[in-house]
Amino acid sequence: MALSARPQPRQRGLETAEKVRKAALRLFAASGYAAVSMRDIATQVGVQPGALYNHFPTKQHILKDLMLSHMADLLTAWDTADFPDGTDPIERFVRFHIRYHLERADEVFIAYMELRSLDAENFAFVEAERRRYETILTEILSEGAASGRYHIDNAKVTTRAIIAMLTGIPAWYRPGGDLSKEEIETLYLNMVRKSIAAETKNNPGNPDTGDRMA
Amino acid sequence: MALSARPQPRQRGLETAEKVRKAALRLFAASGYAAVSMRDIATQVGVQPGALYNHFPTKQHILKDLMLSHMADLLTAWDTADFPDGTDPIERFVRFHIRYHLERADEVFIAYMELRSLDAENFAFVEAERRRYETILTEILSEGAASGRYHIDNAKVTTRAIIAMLTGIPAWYRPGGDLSKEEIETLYLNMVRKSIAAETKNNPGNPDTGDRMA
DNA sequence: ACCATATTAATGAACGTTCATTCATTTAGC
DNA sequence: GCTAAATGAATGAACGTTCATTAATATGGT
Repeated sequence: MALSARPQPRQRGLETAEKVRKAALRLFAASGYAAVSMRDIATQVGVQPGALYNHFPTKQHILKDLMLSHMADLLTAWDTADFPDGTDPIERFVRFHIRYHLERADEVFIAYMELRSLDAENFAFVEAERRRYETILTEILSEGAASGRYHIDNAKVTTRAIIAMLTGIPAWYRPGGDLSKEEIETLYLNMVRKSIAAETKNNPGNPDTGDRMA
Repeated sequence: MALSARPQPRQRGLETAEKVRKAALRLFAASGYAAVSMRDIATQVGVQPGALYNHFPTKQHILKDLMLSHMADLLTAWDTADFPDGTDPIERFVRFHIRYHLERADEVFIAYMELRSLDAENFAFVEAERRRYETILTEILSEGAASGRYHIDNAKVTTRAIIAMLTGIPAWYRPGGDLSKEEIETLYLNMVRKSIAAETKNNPGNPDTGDRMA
């Protein structure tokens, strides 16, 4: 069988496939996967509904494309993030996480909210990627605890607590609001640092307070 | 206009309206409002779709009912929560929040995820209720900071950070998992206490670390 | 440089299905 | 027999997807 030359994409302006991704991203983030129709997406792209199927075989494939590329981007961005020498690992992680999640708010929102709209195979894959990301922080915490710089009762739980705290920021942050991104980073970094601090005058040794609710 | 006697509901077993609420709650939490059909709800209730309209005028009204009663329940539960004398306010809030959110995971999940599925009026109402709830914690933090027991840079941001941290628990907690609810409460209470502690040996005075990302 | 051809993408109409909702009628308790 | 609730069938609209056709582009031969 002879090899046939691959024809180039037409590439006038933004490719339609990319427009579809952008439109779907915005619409899914605003209204949710199930509430967005292929007609809605087509309208945003400026094309008839049938044309979408030249680029994605189903609506589900659009969602899968957005979520898988988001997870890959997140992990790649961490691997290639550049910080000044001497920046400690916690600061790196906190600043990176906040910046990435504020810059890619729609992607992050969809990756969290639409997990249940993914079919089983892709769901499992995205969850595994998320665990890889969480493990980055867990290892930072574990190493800091082993060296005595931090006091951490449970590195996995602390990981989830910190990530949940940071991931909540895009839900209320608005550009032009009271706080700049830099101020937010500083506030959260301080809270995170304190929450894992080796010792606290108010809380020497983290006494187990037990369960005293009536 | 004469007052007519209110006929009693038939009350054989669970009322249908209550069954509808329970079924919708479970289905909305599992699949999302937009992905659940009135037929799905009717099937769960064990009734024909048309029968639902004897109890709720539209699908949107079912969601509104669930969300408004959840917010009312949350605030009432806080007002009537009973703790031993001497339990400090932070401990009260952290334990209350965790317990309520683990016991009513579906309601909490829907109240967060389906805000965007509410029409404008009900959206505004739920948001206002949410702010009322957040204010409870903000005032605890502000008073503690004013008295010197806590060091807090920004009470509103700290409120959101703590609530996001705690609200993340139901996303991973599973009964019978590694940690009991009591252990989880203790872990999170310790982290919260440290994060608002007046002083930390590692972090004297919360130095502003500035912005040093490349 | 040019035409013929192969290839890609868009159209516009249609497919069958499912949606929320309505309603005349039947059923069952007071 | 009155009243509230359930049925079962129907409504029109919207859904994801398909497809024959048309338009537009790049490639290969000359």
